[in-house]
Amino acid sequence: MKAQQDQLVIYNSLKGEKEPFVPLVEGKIGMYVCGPTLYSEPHMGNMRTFINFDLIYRYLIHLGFQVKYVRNITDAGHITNSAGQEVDSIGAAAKAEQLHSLEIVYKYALKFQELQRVYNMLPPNIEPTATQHIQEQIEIIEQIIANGYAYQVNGSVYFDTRRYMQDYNYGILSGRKVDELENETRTLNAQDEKRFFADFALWKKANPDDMQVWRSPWGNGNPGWHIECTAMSTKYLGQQFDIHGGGMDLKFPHHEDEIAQSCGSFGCNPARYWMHANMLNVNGQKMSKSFGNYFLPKQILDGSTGLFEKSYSANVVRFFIMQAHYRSNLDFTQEALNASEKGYLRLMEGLKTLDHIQTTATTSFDVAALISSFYKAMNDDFNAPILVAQLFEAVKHINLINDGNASITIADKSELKAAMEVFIHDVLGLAAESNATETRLAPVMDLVLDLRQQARANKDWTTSDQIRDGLTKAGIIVKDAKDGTTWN
RNA sequence: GGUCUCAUGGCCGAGCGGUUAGGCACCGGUCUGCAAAACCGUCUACAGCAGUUCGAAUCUGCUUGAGACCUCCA
Repeated sequence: MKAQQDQLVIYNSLKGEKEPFVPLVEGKIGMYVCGPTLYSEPHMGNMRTFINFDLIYRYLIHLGFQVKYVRNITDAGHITNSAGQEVDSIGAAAKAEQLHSLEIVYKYALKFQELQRVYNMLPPNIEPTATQHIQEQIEIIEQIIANGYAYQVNGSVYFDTRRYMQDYNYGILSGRKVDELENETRTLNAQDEKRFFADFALWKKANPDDMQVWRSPWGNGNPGWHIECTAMSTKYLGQQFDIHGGGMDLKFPHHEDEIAQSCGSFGCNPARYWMHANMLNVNGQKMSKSFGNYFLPKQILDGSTGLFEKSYSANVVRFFIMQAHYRSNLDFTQEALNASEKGYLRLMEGLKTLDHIQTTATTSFDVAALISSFYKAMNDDFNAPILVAQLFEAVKHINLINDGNASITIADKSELKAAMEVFIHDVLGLAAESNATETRLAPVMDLVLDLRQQARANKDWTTSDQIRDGLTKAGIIVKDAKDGTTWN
């Protein structure tokens, strides 16, 4: 697998181009991905990012890397709203639901865990929370102050962007120029404590009505939004690690500020490769809480989104996501979902058919080249859509063999089967769907279809069609094939 | 307003200078008692205008349109 490792190319947002992936320590990877803020249930757009990084994680593991995957849970922190005020979104949700902040976080953490299970996502190795790392955050803030890149005002601490810019490039990730930003930024709030508009809070003095407050050298307060990621990534992956990921919308200011904090405290950019997953769109616009055009991952499973006529399984949704590259926008539409549902079923059927096909002395197509195309696709910045296309290429060959129009040797068959299973199940994370009802129904259906087969043998079409129509009404579709009858 | 990204066949979506992406739909066929399903085949697009090149969806410029970020968001 070493050879395949060496060919991996990743698009690095930091440079705006693809580059060969070389880990800091051979064979090992440290990866940090910004997780959800648990003040509400993650919506489908949030899930797309996590599913994409799950794909990346899975492929890195498959390549044989020893990956340490850290994804945080934000359960504290003050962010800046449009009015320039620091706001505690979790606290606000707690008040609205008349619960304690920790109840809110726990409630949604459980839901998030359930979603990860349903969408077949591998759990990260560590899932740290901000509230459990207050001390680490304080220590980094102290370091930044000691290095001269932060100042305290009235119980709060702010990052000194102007001072930082004398030594480092603020905007290295997002490409923003601070002097340009200044012109377009709304006028500073009169009572703002910041010295400069681009400064951001590292620590924020407590408000009288805050539910959660922590002690610090600067008095009681809350950590700023960005500092938790710096603290936790440093603690578990070190001052510099391989991959830092997150949604495109976190690029600025969140990730830019993380870089500033790391440089300001340790003197280096925390990650060598920055990866950003693109947004999920609904009707051409980013799915977003503030736009209100979002639906929940569970709604698509039970058909209650209000946008689509029917429900879709988690595997179908996952497959749908895999058919678009992680750096592209993806439009959620009914037609596209239906297409994915059929495609997913076709792929899974193909894999099943592979088990039954007859082998011969020769193979009529290049199996090794096909398998190598799977790797080639994923090695090119995790191009899952190409991988899927190549898997369909394999399905086509399988069906041709099944119809007697192509051939495969026993050795090639077992190689192809192994490769397809690895890429479909382990890399793409698609599971074969089976449900308990089907298992219970199977003996009954065998009996019914047996009776129908007898009627058909006797050319008793009335009875055989009566059975078929009756089953159709019950939602069971009978499929007659030359080698027997199946149903679903 | 600033910065950036993108515009691909009916729909979703790859593509990074020369070859069929792929899936779905449509249409044709095979199979079938009929039907459905399944399978096979077909459909050959690249916003517009100009340029670079032997050759451009792919590079450059302009035009038009869309989106993201600049404020919380994955």
